[in-house]
Amino acid sequence: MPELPEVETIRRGLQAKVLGRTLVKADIRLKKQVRGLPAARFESQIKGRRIEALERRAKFLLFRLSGDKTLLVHLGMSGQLSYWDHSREDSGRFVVSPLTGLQRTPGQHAVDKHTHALLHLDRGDRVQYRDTRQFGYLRLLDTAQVEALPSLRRLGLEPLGPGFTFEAFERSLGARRGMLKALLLNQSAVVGLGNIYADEACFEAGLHPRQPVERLGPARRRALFAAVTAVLEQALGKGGTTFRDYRQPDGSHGLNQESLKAYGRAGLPCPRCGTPMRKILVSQRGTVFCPRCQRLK
DNA sequence: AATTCGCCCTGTCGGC
DNA sequence: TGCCGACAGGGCGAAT
Repeated sequence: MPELPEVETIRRGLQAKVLGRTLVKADIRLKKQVRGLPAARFESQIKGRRIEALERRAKFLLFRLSGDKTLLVHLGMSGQLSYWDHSREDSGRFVVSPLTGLQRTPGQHAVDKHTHALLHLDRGDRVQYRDTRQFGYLRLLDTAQVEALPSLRRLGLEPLGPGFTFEAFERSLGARRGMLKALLLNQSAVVGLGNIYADEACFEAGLHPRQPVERLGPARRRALFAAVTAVLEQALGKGGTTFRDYRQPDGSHGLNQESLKAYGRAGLPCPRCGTPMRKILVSQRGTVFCPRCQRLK
């Protein structure tokens, strides 16, 4: 579900609430959502630790805990992290608005059958993990082990970090071959894009999602570099894109769906030239593009 | 080494 | 109405 702008929005929202707080108890309601060690050991090992920092790498969230432990959270396709305040009232259930199609909780949500983990904090508040499709996970590691994790080690450049220059991007692309959108999705050259922002970046750069990367010249590589940055920054500025499940930690949704130019717009006129946008399959993912503005080079 | 393809899940929607 | 397949913000492991 969440791509970089959504994960970063969640990080910022949660950070303000949980920094310096103590995890008094963990309650894993669906054991399989904890990886790496048995859920019972996760619960006992996390207990009593203080949250010292909340960081993000690609689409991973890293809670830095006292005693040199790190809680790694990946939200998968439908994961949500929310902050539950003991003094606020729960809004009822998740409601789908017939008008916008958005799933809404006009406030913090009560524990329901998809709420798979509760991280209880001091003062009776808690961080709640909810995940309908169960593709996400939580993992507790020694901080020293984190860097050695294969899933983190093979990640490419952080597109919103200071190291993301055109020169670095060029080096990271190297002699890569294959379809452009597949490259953007696989996190090996640059991280943080998923199905929405890969389509948006291709559109912004005027490149066909099936464009062979090895046949892109310097000018088009530069356009791609600029597009990746622009698309992610805009989305972050709008608090992310809400289509279905994505929520900020306080339950509110993002605003970027209003600004999408490609994703979700199959059959609608291209914002640039008016040609109907087409939908195809690339890397098994639905892909929308403008057949006129985004031709194979 | 690098790329593609099932598969892990639940929920929703459209076609018959 | 119900049943069935397709599809949905991701990424891992096996096959090629």
